[in-house]
Amino acid sequence: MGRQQRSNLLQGTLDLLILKALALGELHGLGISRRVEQMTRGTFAVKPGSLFPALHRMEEAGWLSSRWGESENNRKAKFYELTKAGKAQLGAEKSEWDRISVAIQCALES
Amino acid sequence: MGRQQRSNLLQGTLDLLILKALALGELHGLGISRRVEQMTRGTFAVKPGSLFPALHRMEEAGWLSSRWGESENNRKAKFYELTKAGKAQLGAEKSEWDRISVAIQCALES
DNA sequence: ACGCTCCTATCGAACTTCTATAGGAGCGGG
DNA sequence: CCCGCTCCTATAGAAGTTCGATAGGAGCGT
Repeated sequence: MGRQQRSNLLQGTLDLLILKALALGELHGLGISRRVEQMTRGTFAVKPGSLFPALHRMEEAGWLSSRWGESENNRKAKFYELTKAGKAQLGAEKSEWDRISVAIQCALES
Repeated sequence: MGRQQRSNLLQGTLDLLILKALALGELHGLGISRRVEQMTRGTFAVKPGSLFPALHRMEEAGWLSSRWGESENNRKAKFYELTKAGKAQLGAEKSEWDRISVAIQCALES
């Protein structure tokens, strides 16, 4: 019943935030989720049901590589890291965000 | 085959732009489309296949009211206007945009 | 009469994100 | 030692948005 993405992120923004979260170094899934929340000062919460499909999709696309390891709490965890293509993608999505953000700001001010 | 919204707008932004376009006065469908393109300096093009469903949806929601009239070119056209609820919605979506935009900017700068 | 532009409209495809659900494995308290 | 809690990954199903393609009517100029 109703409302799904409106309550949370702007669609198309998830990839950008994940890429950015990984720009500082590898992280496991929930770690990414936490860092995104941190980076956006609590504005965006990435839920598991959004996160994992996104990670698989992005790995498929060649932007991420993963390895199994152990978390800080001795749990089995999958660590993700940006590939070279992933860094390029981050750059591209940043530019795209700027372009869009500027256009909308401009529209709202007129 | 591929690509649909990625090539154009950020999802969730269409309503905001339409509301803003109508803030200056009533317009018919294609007029809205043109004004959005203008306001965003050509960054966003709202295609008919996106526009009309959106207009119907927003009228259904009570944000818009419509009347049949004649365009500047003597064509039959449906003119849309913001209702009181529509103006309120515009305000809400503006705030929401700011909130989101600030959060992402903040994430990208860190 | 013909084609072009203007204007509205709908359908089906594609994609994203959400809620809900599931389960394994370490860890601490009783 | 067992039970429940947290951590971690994962999938299925639903909902909603936007896009491309397509359609058609009506005015206008040639």
